[in-house]
Amino acid sequence: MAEPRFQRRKEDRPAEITQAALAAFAEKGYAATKVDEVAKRAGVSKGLLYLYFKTKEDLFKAVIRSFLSPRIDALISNIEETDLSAEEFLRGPFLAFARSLPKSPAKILVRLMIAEGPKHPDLVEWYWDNVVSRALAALRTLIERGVDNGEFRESAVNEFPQLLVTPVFFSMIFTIVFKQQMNLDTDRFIEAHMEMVLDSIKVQTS
Amino acid sequence: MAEPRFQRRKEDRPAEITQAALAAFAEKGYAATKVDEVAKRAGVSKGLLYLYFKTKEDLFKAVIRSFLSPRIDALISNIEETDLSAEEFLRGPFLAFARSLPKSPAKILVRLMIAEGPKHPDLVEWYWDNVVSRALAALRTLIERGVDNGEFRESAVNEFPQLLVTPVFFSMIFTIVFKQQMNLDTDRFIEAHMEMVLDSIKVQTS
DNA sequence: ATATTAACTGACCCGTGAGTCAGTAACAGA
DNA sequence: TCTGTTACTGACTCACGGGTCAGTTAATAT
Repeated sequence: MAEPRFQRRKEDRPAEITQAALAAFAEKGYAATKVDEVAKRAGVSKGLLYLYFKTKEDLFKAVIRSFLSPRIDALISNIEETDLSAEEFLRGPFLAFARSLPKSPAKILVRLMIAEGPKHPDLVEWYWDNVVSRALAALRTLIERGVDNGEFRESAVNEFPQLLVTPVFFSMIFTIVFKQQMNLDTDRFIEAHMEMVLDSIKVQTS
Repeated sequence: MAEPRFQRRKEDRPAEITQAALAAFAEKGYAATKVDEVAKRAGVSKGLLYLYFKTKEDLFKAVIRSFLSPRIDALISNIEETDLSAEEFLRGPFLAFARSLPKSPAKILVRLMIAEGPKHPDLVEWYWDNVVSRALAALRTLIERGVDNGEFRESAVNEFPQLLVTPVFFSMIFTIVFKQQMNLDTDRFIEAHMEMVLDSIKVQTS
């Protein structure tokens, strides 16, 4: 009858559980997701889950960290190592990344951070240090490179690189909340915004 | 003696409870707020609260509706009745309104809608019909008036009036989540964005 | 084969908080 | 002052879900 009831796979469990949790949180939000449900999705008992994660909150933090770290690293090293001009980078890889976000699971994390952040100050701090401030710094570097090259003029975007990403957040939020109602073409929306920004910061060469 | 233990004030109770609930939700979010706590803040027993609101969810919906309706009406009639030019209106009343939002309790509602919206589809629908789509329509009218006046050229903003408000949402969200870390000057941020938009849609008159 | 280890299970415990309801007291009318 | 109505109270119930732990089974060592 063999067919062992379970296998021992110490190495893979955390990642499997973390992934199952992301899917569950995405559907129901944090508070409404039962630990039992996460365990079931991961094909594991509740008891085992508690062997790898001390509490439900602990699991929540692990989910966010495991998902974000690799992606943000990729974007930043992309900016640092590119040999494209600033404008080419913005129109190319950056725009592609920006347009992909509202369609990716990343938007789930944004929702979770907004909804649950205030209850987890240490997670917010980590998120700020490891994601937001690094991303902002990289963007600022990119803009400054453009200014040094003579592509861009000095502008508010130097001080507020956030101006580059506002429509991305807007799209993510409205896609989450108004899935049913809204039919915003996020690709063209984000493109139009980029056009506007470049229009306003490019040095005229007519 | 005398000093009656309570007064009967059927008329005022709903509004008082609704207000107490908004304050409580603002601090802890919906799920973490106990009905008992809301009742206490309103100076009322839990039983009475359940006389006016059938369930906690019912209370939640009432909170959102009661807060938003008056404000959105004010903004829209403002746009419809102004005799300022489009640019003057954008630089004046609209900018003032936009800058005030990240500092007002309105941002709490944004957080609540993002966090709880997916669980309350009928509320989202109401919100879309009574707030979002009306506001977008009003903005579109304003921009079109500018085009008809010869102030603005046709542009992506005609199709996407959302481009006018992206930094407002961005500011609200980042203020909520990164209260501690971030020190973004939201006023100047929103102003800079407005400058950029006007720059890009104004007909040159040099 | 047998013993040992530790990954894993799932029934159970127990605090919590939404919702109820039998009773109480404020106010109105006579 | 008495009586009826109903706004209001707060102790109670009960479902729910986070967290535990005694026992089980797969894998490994001897």
